[in-house]
Amino acid sequence: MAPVNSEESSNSKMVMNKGAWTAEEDKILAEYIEVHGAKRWKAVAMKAGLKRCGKSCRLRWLNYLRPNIKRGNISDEEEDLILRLHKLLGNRWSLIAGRLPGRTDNEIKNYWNSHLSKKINKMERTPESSIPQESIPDNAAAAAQDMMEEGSQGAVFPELSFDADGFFDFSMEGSCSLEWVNKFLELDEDPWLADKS
DNA sequence: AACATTTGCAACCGCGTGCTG
DNA sequence: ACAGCACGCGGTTGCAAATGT
Repeated sequence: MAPVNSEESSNSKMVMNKGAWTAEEDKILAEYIEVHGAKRWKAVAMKAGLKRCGKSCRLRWLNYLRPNIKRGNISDEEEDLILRLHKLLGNRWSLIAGRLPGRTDNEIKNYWNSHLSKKINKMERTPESSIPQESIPDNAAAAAQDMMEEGSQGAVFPELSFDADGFFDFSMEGSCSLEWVNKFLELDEDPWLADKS
């Protein structure tokens, strides 16, 4: 994918690279951020000498270069959690990703669009194979509601009517993962951060 | 083997929000 | 109070790889 040239609105003279990042660009960006930190992306792009817009640098850092990024191999547990969180939150990928340490909103979104949405469609066409809709424990529903409010800074989602029934379906959980989900629901800080380093 | 189609994912774009002077 | 800037988010696009014919 050969980079093509474009212009950034804020700097019409500067010829910017677009398209796939090269290993050299990655190295420059990572080294710059290691020294100066990940903020003021426009300045990062300019001072690091990258012919990229700030947005592009931010995206590259967040989705690829950031430390502790997990890439690919989304586990069954993670997939299940994505499904549940999506059912609760809808397409709020950053919120969902925030509960999956090492995963980015872009990855979750891509995974959803390429894998899970098809899976869901398939399930809906064959209802007998879909996840059974059961009511959930009150504490789980409350915790999920709290999480939603916390994650959205208290925003109200009028289009989202929280469907407690069927959100956290424990019928498919083994005792181990049930414990994990309970832990997840009880804590503001995600237990994975401590457990899975 | 050659071509067409589909899939998966990295990256871009536009918009909304929050911060700062 | 306002304007400009920076950031973050979700939707969309474009392309390489994989798969099918």
